[in-house]
This record gives sequence, C-alpha cells and structure tokens, in this order.
Amino acid sequence: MAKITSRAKDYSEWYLDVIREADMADYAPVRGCIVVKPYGWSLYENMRDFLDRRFKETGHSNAAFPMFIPMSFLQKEAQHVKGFSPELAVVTVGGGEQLEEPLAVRPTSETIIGYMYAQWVKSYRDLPVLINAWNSVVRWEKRTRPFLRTTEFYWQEGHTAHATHEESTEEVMRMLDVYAAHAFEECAIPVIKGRKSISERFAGADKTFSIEAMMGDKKALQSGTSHDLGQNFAKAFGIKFLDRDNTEKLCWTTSWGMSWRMLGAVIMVHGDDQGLRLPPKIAPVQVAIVPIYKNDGEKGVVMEASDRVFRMLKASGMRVKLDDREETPGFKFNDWEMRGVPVRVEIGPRDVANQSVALARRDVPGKAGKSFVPQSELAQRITALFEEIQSGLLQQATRFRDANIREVDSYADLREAVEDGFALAPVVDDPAIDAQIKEETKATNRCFPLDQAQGEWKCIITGRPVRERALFGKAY
RNA sequence: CGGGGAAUGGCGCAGUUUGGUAGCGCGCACGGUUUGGGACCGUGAGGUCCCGGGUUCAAAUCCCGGUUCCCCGACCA
Repeated sequence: MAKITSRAKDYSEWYLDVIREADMADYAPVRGCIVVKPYGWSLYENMRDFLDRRFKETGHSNAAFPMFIPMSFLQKEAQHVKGFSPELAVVTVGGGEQLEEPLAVRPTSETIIGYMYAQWVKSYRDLPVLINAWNSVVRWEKRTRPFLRTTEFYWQEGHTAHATHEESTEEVMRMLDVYAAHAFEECAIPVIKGRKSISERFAGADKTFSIEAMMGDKKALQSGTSHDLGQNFAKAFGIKFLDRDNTEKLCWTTSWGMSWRMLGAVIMVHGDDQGLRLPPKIAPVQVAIVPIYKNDGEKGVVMEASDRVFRMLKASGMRVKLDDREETPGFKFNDWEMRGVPVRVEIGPRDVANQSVALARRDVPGKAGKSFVPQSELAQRITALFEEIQSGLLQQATRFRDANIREVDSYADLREAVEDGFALAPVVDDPAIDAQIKEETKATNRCFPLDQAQGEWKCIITGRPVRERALFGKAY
C-alpha cells in the first residue's frame, strides 16, 4: 500500500515519490524543468518571506534586472565566463530576426548588475549599494533533479558594492550568517558555515563562503553561498567612485544567493518513510483538522464542532485546513502525513461529547504522538507544540549530522569516513588535492568550516603543516 | 556528455521473445453501504502503446533515427 519507496531501499526514488505524493511539483515538458505546484510553491513562499524579511532587516532593498544578458558582458570577467559558458542558454533570434549580439539567459546577474552599478555609483556617498533580486536563472545542467538541480531555478541574488574591502568582507559574512540563521531557525536545518576551497569557488570570486547541510542519506548539500568578489567585477565593469580624499577608487563587491534547492534540503533532512515532515514555521498548512463521523446525524455535530475549532485556530493566526473531503479518516491521516503537516486535529463524536479533540503530531508517529486535549486549551497547546516540533526537528537533524561526522587524521580514515558520512580532515587548500581526493573517494571538499578549533596538523595527503580542517563528503 | 535501465489511460505495471488491432491493480465519475489509521460492492469514463520514418496484408511487438525520464560517472545553487 505504500506509495512512497522507503529511504533505505532507494533514497533517490524516495525523494521523487515524496515530491509527487506531497503534490509539490511536476515535471515540465521542457528538459530539466519542473512545474512547482501550489503546495510546493506555498512552502517556497514561506521560506522566501522569511529570508526577504531578514534581507530588509539588514538594510537591503529589492529590485529587478533583465533576464537577458549581452554575451559581451559575460566575457568581461575572465574567470566568470570560463565558469559559466558551458551551461549557458543563448538567444540568437528575436522577433524573427537574427540578433546582432546573442543574449544569454542569465545564469546569474553579476555582469549586468555590475554594468548598472558602474553608472549609478559616482561618489562614496552612493555607497554602499545593497540590492537583492528575486528571480529565476537558467543553467544548462547535464543531470537534473527536482529542486536540487533544475535547468531553470528560482532563487534570490544579492549584489552589493562597497567603498572598502573591510566593509564588503563584513557584508559577505553578514549574509552568510543570515543564511545560516534562516536554515537553523526557520528550516530547522543545522548547517555548517565554511569557506570554499580554491577549486570550489564561484567563478570570478576571490573567496566563496557557503552553508553546507547533511541530507538524510548522509550526502552534503550546499544550501547557500556568499561571495567576496574583491574588485574583479568592479574592474571589469568600471564600478568606481570618488572617495572623500578626491581620488578615484574601485568598489569592492559581493554577491550571495540561495535557491529553491533549500526546499530540497528541507525534504531530505526532515522527511521520513511516511513522507514530508515540515517545520511549523514554514509549513503551508500547520494544522489539518480531520472530522470523523459514521452517519449524517454525527456529521452534523462533528462538522459544527470542527468548524468552530477551525475558526478558533485561524483566529489565533495558524495556517489551518479543515479537511471536509469525502474520504475515510484513515486516508486523510496518511495524506496529511505525506504532506508533512506538523499537527493534526481529529474530531469525532466522542470528542464533541467531551469538548475535546485528538491531537496528533507528525514528528512522533502512531499512537505515541496522539493526545486528547480540551477544546478550550487547544490553541495554546498547539502553539506550544509548534515550538516543540520546530526545535525537535532541528535537534534530530543535529544529532544525525553530528553522529555522522568524523575527525580524521589520515587518508585511510578519510576514505572510510566518507563512505558513510562526513570527514573533517586537515588538508592544504590546493585544487590538485581536492581533485585527487574526489577522484579516489568520490567525496568533495565541501568547505573549511569557520567554527573549528585552530591547531597544528599535517595535511593527510602532502604532510605539510596546516591550521584548519576541511569538511569532506559525497555531495549533491 | 559517457555507461546502464526504462517509456503502454492520472499513477504502478503486464503484454514485446514467437506481429493479428490492448489488459490488470490503484486512482477518477455515478449509485449504495461505510467512516477513530490508506473502506467495500456495483456501474462507467478514460489510451496518437514517447515521437518520426521503414518493413508487412497487418506493428505496442521487428528495423532505423530522435526525444524524455531514472540510476551510476564528469559539471554545477
């Protein structure tokens, strides 16, 4: 009867089953593209709104830039074009005529935004520029998976310009912290903040920072990135300003992005064999009410009580759904579980008589997760339960992550560790080393975690002294 | 883009070896009985058998070309 493949049997199938059964997305008739259905989009919207609020709180404003970028723009920054040209979609015809200059469908907007910033910024008084754009971008990926890697994906990209490197560096770290806070506090995902190794850097960046998360199959997912672009794009596009001392200086720019991939992370970090498990803060539906009755007489009183409870919970600000479909209660229980709804309220004749309801929590399966609560206390109890579920999910994910990360000091131990989790190993930051380890173990250098004890270790490959460990894992 | 698997009603599949004009389960619609953990009975709707070409009296089935999806690699948020 199970509609969802168990995670143990085939994690990949499980992931796709959950997306289908939870009604989040469907395949589009275009290579590598998906259609996000209302339930999935609603989840994305909730995540987006939290992030957007955080951007505004840190002084950023939203704006919109064209999705078409002249090819010559991309070519202005050498590393940038090198990194992105293999995955560009390019428009060569418009209005039935061959275009004089082909237009790339934006794979990211550093170049066109850099061009605009060059015009907008004249004086130190114009700085900093703190703009974010919610949009979609296109990267012609070879292998796609819903939300994790799609040809077109929705995301936000922040682009800032600053007078000093000190300021831009602060910005890079501030936004990395924003992403991490969003992951922890709203998505209940314990991410690891880190600096990307040289080989994993963004094309055109001096430094890239990321948050890395561990999925339920112990693979890594990069869930947000923040780039210190140095003066690379400022040079390429002439983003210059006249400083207080009346000398012309190049700006320091940053960019940072988080995509709907984060939604994939939510699925894979919290989901179980029953389907989705959503943190209450971002769940499209936080409470599902399932009425239970045997006949029309019972239906009348039960629906009346259910409706009253529905209005009460709605009035207290919850996203609540009264499930009045003509299905059996058992069907509805399973359906809402697949969709990851954190709390379910069951109301039957016995509850009507007792002025109570049965309360079931998604994070504790079966009877153990059910309790009976007086209707008068319900809103209060559910509010408390949200907190409990939200923090419980984070706690579970954190335990899982920590139980599957090993500090290693030899290559042999790293090999073993990455077979079933992450390894923290001292290595030198050298693309050749990353490549070798990837070649031999399939694990990649995820980052050099920021929060780690500094010490004196020997690189597990070269034996050279290093001061920090890198996080290795197989990755999406 | 390389290697492997697959494509038949909304979903999961059988039929393909040995060509003869499409079937099962679930879902869907209607009626009835049900309903505290994925109900049951009856009736019914729904298919260019991925697309294009070829072979043949006849193609889901054989041949050629293409597309898409899944898994494993190389590239990435």
